[in-house]
Amino acid sequence: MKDVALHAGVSTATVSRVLNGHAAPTPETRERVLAAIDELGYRPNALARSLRTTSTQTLGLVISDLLNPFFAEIARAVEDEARSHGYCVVIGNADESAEQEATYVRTLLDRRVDGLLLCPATDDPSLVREVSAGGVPLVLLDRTVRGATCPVVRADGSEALTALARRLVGAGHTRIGVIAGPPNTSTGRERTDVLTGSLGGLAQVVHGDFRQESGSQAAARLIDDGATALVAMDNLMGLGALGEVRARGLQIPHDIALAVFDDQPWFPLLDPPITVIAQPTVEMGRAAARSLLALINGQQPDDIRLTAKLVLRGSLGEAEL
Amino acid sequence: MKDVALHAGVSTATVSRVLNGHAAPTPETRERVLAAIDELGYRPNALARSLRTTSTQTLGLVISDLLNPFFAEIARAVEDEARSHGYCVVIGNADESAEQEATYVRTLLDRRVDGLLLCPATDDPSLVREVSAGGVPLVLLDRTVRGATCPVVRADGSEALTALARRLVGAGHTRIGVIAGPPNTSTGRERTDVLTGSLGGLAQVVHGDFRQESGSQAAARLIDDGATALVAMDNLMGLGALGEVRARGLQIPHDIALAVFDDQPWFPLLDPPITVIAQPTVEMGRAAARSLLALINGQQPDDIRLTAKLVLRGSLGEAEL
DNA sequence: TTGTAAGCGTTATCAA
DNA sequence: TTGATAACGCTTACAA
Repeated sequence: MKDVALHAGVSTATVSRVLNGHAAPTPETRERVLAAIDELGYRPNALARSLRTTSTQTLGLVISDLLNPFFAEIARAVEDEARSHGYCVVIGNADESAEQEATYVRTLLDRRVDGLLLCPATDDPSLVREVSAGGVPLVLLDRTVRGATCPVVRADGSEALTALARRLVGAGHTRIGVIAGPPNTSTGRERTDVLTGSLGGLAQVVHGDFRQESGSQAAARLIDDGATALVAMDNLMGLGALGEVRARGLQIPHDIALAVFDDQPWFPLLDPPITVIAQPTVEMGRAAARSLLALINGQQPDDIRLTAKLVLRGSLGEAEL
Repeated sequence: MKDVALHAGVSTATVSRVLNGHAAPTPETRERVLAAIDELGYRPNALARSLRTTSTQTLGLVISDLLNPFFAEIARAVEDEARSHGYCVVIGNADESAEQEATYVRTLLDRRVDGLLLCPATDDPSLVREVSAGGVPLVLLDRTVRGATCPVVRADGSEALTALARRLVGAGHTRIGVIAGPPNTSTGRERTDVLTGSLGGLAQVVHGDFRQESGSQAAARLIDDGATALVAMDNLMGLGALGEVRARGLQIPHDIALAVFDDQPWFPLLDPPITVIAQPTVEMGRAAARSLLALINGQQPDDIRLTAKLVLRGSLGEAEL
């Protein structure tokens, strides 16, 4: 910057003003400064600027699992929305580990992100409290924590789940295996509660950890126990369940029915195509980013609940007629 | 930091020394400082530290498309490797757009990442030159650019592709549709060249853009032109091709054979399972991160070529026997 | 072992 | 309109 100033025959203050689009500088000096910048290939140091202004124009996003396409899509939506407001997003991948999540959150805070978007690994509120205590704007995404006091953006799958339950019961299933998420996550608990609630005594629940392998194992146990229908509470566990079903040579829907929470582009391509509960991922990501930006700007955004939709395809058998 | 110093009855220099694990401070003063830090909930400002030390302990990663599971997996591997060396990764998603790619690269450089990992959207070397001119350590990942002078980490699919070609020819296919990547990407060109080369005059090539939609369109054209086998040069285009095949009610492999570059967890679950050329994504990501770290440490890492492997499944028909 | 003080590259206040 | 200059929060000679 000093070099630029020297080159243009002005002070660094003037260079700064040109850079920040202040009204002050003469068109003529602005021209000279711009020329010098160009000639020297000067690029401002964002670190120094942020140190001075206490604003990084950066949002932190800590997601549960980058390899889960659901979160990848969310991440992309957040990024799009943020960019359209001049913000950049730093993504941290917690890998469904509370410990790694905490590490990332602290790293991001240390780098002074202007706000934080968090998909909490567990419903333990301590990390959220820590962030709030630091006064950093925070929005929870997809999952919430116990007694959360910050805005939450998530999907509501209750209607879709009860509709799904109706279908399954209507189709005559009496042993319905539920591959649930971890009970210490809000989505894991809520989805399962709603489904088992509307299923009455017909549900059998096995908890997984939102990953493929746990889906296979849960499916194996449930099939062994005589389940004639499987509902996986997230797409990765659904993938695992599907693998187990295939490995046993069972036919969907003849031998066993299957439905999965979260849609994926390849679900319609299976034979039969898989019935899913689709979440509005893109809208969730965008809404969360907007809420966070509002919070940063001193507003108090409300919680947002978008509705997930039941998409009936062939994997339920006659129920989908 | 001043507060901590005051609280502990020392100077900020001492606080800094404790923070950075210097040998100097007495166990006793160290204790006092640590206590003060704890009590005040102090966290050092990474921005200020970086400004002073000119090191951010951060790697930039600009990938072509976050929604492509291939890149998501790479991103995760990079992150894992980086973290194990005390580095943090900032991910930028170029969305297969050269413009957005450039924007991200510059943003990351402005934030003074210690090094940059780039999966270039095109083989235009200008952006790479710009980075190199800035003296920032740079490693290219998955794809290269024309006349690249920096280390490149990628997969070599030649053997797998020629083996695939042999299978297809051996199975009697005479019109083989190749759904190629963009000709202005190194992977797009090279893979296609190898395959068409070993296919002789039997290949028909349609270029896509590494996305699902383009895969469907390319497949449609190739099928209309009488192709009896389809090879998609990336998993997203493969997904699109599969959709088109299904939409037309064609049976794999009876009516048409299919092979895809990049494996995905759900490919084995299709009926028939899809034959793929699998890239060692995790190793690519880790190797790239290691190369970059080496470069940052003043070494001169070599280019790395890992080999992609042909995984025969049912989608080729009798060829896989 | 500890403290003082300069400096990292910016921006913002205040005079000129 | 422009230029000195202090300050942002940290690290690091250099002195003590």
